[in-house]
Amino acid sequence: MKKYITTPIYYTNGAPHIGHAYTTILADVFKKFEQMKGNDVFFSTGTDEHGQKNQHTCEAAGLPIDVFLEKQSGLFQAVFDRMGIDYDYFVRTSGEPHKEVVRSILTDLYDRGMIIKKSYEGLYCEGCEQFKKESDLDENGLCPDHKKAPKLILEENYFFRLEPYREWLREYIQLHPDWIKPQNYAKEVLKMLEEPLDDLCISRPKSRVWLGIELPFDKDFVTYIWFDALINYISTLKFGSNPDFNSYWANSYHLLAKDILKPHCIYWPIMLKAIGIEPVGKCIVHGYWIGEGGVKMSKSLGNVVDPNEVIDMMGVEPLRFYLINAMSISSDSPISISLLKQGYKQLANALGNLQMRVIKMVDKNLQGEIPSDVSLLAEDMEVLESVSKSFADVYKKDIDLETAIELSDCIMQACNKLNMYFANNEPWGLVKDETKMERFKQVVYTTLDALRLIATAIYPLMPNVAHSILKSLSADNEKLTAEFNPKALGVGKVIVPDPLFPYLG
RNA sequence: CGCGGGGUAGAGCAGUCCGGUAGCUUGCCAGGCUCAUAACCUGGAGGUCGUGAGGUUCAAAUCCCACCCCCGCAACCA
Repeated sequence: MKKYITTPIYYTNGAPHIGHAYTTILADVFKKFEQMKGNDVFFSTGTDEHGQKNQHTCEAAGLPIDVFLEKQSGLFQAVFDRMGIDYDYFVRTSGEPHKEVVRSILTDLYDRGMIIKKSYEGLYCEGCEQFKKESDLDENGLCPDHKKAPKLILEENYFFRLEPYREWLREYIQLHPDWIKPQNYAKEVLKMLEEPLDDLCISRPKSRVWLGIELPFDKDFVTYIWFDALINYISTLKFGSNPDFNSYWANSYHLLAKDILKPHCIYWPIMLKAIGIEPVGKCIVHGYWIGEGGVKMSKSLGNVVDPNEVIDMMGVEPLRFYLINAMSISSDSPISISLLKQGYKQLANALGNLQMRVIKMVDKNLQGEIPSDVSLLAEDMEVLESVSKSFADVYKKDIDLETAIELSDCIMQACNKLNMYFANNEPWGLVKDETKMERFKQVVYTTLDALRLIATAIYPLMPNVAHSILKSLSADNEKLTAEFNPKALGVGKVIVPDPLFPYLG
């Protein structure tokens, strides 16, 4: 089956932060998860390179626009590459293939009378370069940021009407309870849809914003950034010319943070409907990463977690694991260096140490030979079967925040279970008694085989760790799949590995 | 009274829909073990479950009511 996974395209005005890293890692985890189930996954990410803020930052930097955008977009590509993100396509909205699709959609909607020109009157603050609502102003009617009175100006613009589709969208959401996940966000969108929707202004006069896609039917305007950016999801799939478009789109997943719920769950489905495409398969919404103690991350507080610094300290994969495991489904989640270290230590102790203790034991006492032809006791089989089953159950689920968290949880549980099993059976005692060698081999085999299952299950979260463990078990020769069969470890020799998670100090 | 989410041991969370001895990870203390990465196993201390000498109930973290605090959305700023 074909599947399509997208991240939002990131605004190039700033540098990549932990939130960008999270959404993109989540998408990468989902891709690998689906690939293990045998699905053909197309994963896209990219950068959003238009709009007023980019324009300003570029002007302040004194760079030619293409140089500026290349540089900013490169920051995102660099960190994603460093994190080993296996994206299939990196879209840049400044690229011609994307612009062409946007223009053809605009032309089509305009020709069909769905885009209309009208005048807009509002209070405009020249400092903010934005229209203000009365409620945005302070008690004296001044802009709170610039302490200046906004001007009443009249401006012509192009608008796309949302209201005719409001009822349809409400019904769609009610009929598809899994369309927006977690469901509390669906509830929030339904609330937004209780009131009539204003027309969406989809143009900006070039006198204010020049960095954008020129309207094909009026050269004095560029396209509003959201109208442009959302279309990346279909321009990436080469809408209009790709014969596989429908099969990817039918199983598509948009990942997004909660701040961009409205564009993705109101503007976008309505735009799609108007274009003649069914809504995206599923929207997976997540919260924010905040500082420890629930305070917002800020440079002045010194609690900003920079993905590059974390990677320097502990490597990519512990960061991946932490981000997946620690994000709460229904609320924002804290992150800090000390919390990350805590997560790292858990991996080192429960998983890294488990691998090392059993492998060194086999290396020393069995000349590294993995025991073959062992007939396990019922209690051994129970361990392997319960671990297999917990993994198989998770892999049956559709991708979701819950699924990702559950996967990471059940891996930790399996590690804990194995450490306990190992300790209870005291193989270091068995090996000293000739008459107990058979039992020794059973215990060791069970632990090694469980480790193989854990390594397989952990692949989407920590691909290199998965391969390292399998390699140490001489089991790295097959393609990883979501099949978890107990007692399937082949013959061979173990290889004593370097520690997966060295002591951090 | 705009909308949504959250407030449970020092920290991070689960439990709340379907009321019934308050759980998990981490940190701290003690013991054990010794195969292993300052690891592993066992036990312990630590909580008036935001507030209300509120309501319902034999019984409330969980259901109802009121209030307080934090976060996000309330826009032509992603």
